[in-house]
Amino acid sequence: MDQGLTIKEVAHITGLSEHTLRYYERIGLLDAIERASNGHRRYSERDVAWIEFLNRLRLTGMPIRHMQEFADYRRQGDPTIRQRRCLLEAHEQALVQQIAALERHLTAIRDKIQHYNLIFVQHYKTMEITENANE
Amino acid sequence: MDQGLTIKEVAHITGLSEHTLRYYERIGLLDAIERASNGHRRYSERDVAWIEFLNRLRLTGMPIRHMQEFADYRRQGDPTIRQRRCLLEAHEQALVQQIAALERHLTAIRDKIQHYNLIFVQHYKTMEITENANE
DNA sequence: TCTTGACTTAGAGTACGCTCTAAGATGTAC
DNA sequence: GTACATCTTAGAGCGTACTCTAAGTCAAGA
Repeated sequence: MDQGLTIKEVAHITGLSEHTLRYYERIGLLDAIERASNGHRRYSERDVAWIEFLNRLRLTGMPIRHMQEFADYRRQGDPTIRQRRCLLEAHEQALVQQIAALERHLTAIRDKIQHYNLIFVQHYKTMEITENANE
Repeated sequence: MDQGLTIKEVAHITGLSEHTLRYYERIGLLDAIERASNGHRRYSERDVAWIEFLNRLRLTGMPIRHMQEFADYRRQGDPTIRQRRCLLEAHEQALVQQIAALERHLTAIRDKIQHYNLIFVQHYKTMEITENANE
């Protein structure tokens, strides 16, 4: 009917729930989505690409209010490309920091696992000795 | 007074708020902290090391309920080392996945920035042409 | 003695990002 | 025509992790 993707299809493609897609539209992350003659939403490929980009920003920890700011600039078109690039570069830097921090934590967690391995081996040896003593 | 670190000191060292330190104790992430004669908390070095470890788990996305499970095992002592190692190994794997996902997103975001750079250059060229035409 | 400040408690409140509900409209299958 | 699915809306509710409040205790300093 009419053309474009249904909310169900877009939910499936993007991994967001239908609830979330409506919510994102309501809070201005998405421009008003086109409607079929019965009032149902019909998403374009461009909408889907934008939703996937938004999702990327969310999954990398950008708060909704920053995404709203970004979406506002996007609505204003070409003259705001500089601002959008600037926001995105700041987010890129934050992401680089975030990954670096996670890698430090990963190293520390691996050290802890290694520590447990050592304790476990010691524990095992102690049990062997105990078993031998019991013979 | 007495010995050990005050809650203020530990908040400063760990970067958690005093509220959060009390909260973590209340929900069983921390064993009952020792008290000075006036009832004020006095944290040991061991407490601080454990708090820093908990913080690492939080900062890498572990939900509180998993941390509680981990803390419960810890309270039970040596016999649960195997379980703790197992939990930690699962978290290590999750973290590796998480970092990999973030790196994919980072690449995509950089592509988008590059895309903006191209548009910007085109925009600039167009303006030059317009200026020349105006001469 | 009075004030100040650091702490204590139980429990209420908040921010965030969804997630769900209820009531209603529309289109398809039998 | 009637059952059913799929969608619509406004607005309420929820889970997580804090974060704050109010009332009170205690000890040191002027």
